[in-house]
Amino acid sequence: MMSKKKETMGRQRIPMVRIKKETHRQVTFSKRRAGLFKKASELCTLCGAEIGIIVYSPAKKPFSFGHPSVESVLDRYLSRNNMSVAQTSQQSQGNTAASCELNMELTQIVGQLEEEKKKGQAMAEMRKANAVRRSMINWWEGPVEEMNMVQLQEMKFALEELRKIVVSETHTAPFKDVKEDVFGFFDNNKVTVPSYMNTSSGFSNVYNGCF
Amino acid sequence: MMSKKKETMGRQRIPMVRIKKETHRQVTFSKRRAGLFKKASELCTLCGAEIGIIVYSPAKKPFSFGHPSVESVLDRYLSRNNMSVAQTSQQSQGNTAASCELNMELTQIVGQLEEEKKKGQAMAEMRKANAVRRSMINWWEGPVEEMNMVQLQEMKFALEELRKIVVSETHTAPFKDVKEDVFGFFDNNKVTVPSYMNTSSGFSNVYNGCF
DNA sequence: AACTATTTATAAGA
DNA sequence: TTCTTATAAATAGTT
Repeated sequence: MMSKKKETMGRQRIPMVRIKKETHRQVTFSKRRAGLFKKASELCTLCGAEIGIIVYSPAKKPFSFGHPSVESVLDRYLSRNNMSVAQTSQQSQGNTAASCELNMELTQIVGQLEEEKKKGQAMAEMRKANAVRRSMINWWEGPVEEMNMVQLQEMKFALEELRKIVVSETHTAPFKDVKEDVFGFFDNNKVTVPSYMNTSSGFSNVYNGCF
Repeated sequence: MMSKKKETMGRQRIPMVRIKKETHRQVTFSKRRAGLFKKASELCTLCGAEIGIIVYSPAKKPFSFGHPSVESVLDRYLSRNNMSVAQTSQQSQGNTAASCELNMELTQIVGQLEEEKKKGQAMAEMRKANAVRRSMINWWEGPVEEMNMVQLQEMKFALEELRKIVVSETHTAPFKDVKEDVFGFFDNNKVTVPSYMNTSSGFSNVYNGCF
C-alpha cells in the first residue's frame, strides 16, 4: 500500500504550563474558550443544569456564558453565599427579587472590599478618615456576637433604600436612554427563571485551582 | 490474529437532549461537570485566563470553580457592569487592580449620590428607613453635601471590618471541618496569580444559549 | 470507581 | 480567522 506522507502531525500533546508564545496563546485561548462554552451548553442541555461562566482572557477581555442567563445564575449564587456569610438560616424572608438583588449588591461590595484588603493599601488611607468612623462605631464595632442578622438586615434595608433612590434617579436622569444597557443591572430581576426556582438544598463545592 | 470480543460498546454518541433517566442524568452530570472544570483549569494554566464558573445541578445543588477565586472573578465582572452604570470614564487610574475597581465603585456611588443631591429626594426616601436610621443617623442623615467621599470610604472601611469579622467567624465556627468544601471560597484566593494582574479593556461578549 | 471503545476536542499546519 | 487532519482527551455504556 502506498503510504502518503502525513499532512499534519495531528494533535500534539502539550505540556500543561502557560504557553509562552503570545500568538499561540491567543489562538489556544479562543479555541478552548469555545470548547469550554460548548461543554457548558451541553451540560445544560443534557442535565438541565444552570450555568454561569465568566472568563477573562489573558488580555483581560471578559467573556461570559450563561444559561438561562449569566445574571440569574450569579444572582442566585451570590444571594446564597451572602446568606451563608451571615450564617442565616432564614433566607428568603425578604420577599421579592429586590432583596435578592440587594444581597447581590451587598455581596459585591463586600467582595470588592476583600480585594482591597488583599492589597492592604487603601486601609491606611481609610483609617485617616476618622471623622465618620467615630459616629458609626456604635453601629458595627460592637462584639461579634451582636453583629447579627438583625444588623445585617438593617444594613440591607438601608442599602435597599439607597438603591431605590438610585434607581428612581436613574429613570429620570439624563442616562435614561441607555438604561437598558447601562442600568439594566439594577432592575432586570425577572429574567426568565425556570419554574423550579425555589431555593433549596446544598452548598458550594469549590474548586480553586488546577487538576 | 486473534480477535477478542470487544468488552464494551465504547463511547456511544448520545442525542443532545435532556437525559430522561434520573440516575443516568446524575452520572452524566457528575462526569461532565468534572470535565468542564478540568477544561477551565487548563484554560487558566495554558493561557493565564481568569475564570469563574457557577453550576447548579439538576437538583439545584451549587458547584463552583474559580481561578484565582470565584469571588474575585465575579467581583470583577460585577464591578465592571456596575461601573458602566455610573458611566465613569476614568478607569484604570488607580494603581492596582483592586484599588482601581474599588475606586470605580466609589466613583459610581458618589456620582449617583450627586445626582440624588440635585433632586433632593434622597433624604425623604431614606427617612423611611427608620430601623437603620436610628443607628446610622449621625452618619448619613446629614445634608447631602456632606455625603462625600470621606464618608463613603468610611463605609468601605466599615464593610471591610464586617467582612473580616464574618470571615474569622467562619473559620472558627462549627463548619470549620468542612471548610475546604463549603467555605473554601473564603480563603483560597492566592492560587498562582499570573503576573499581569492589571486591569484594562473591553466588555463582555455574552453567549446565552446553546450551540 | 474502573474499564475501553468510541466520540469529541484540539494542536499544528495551511 | 477558518479549515484540515492526525492525534490527544473526554466520556457512554458497562462491570
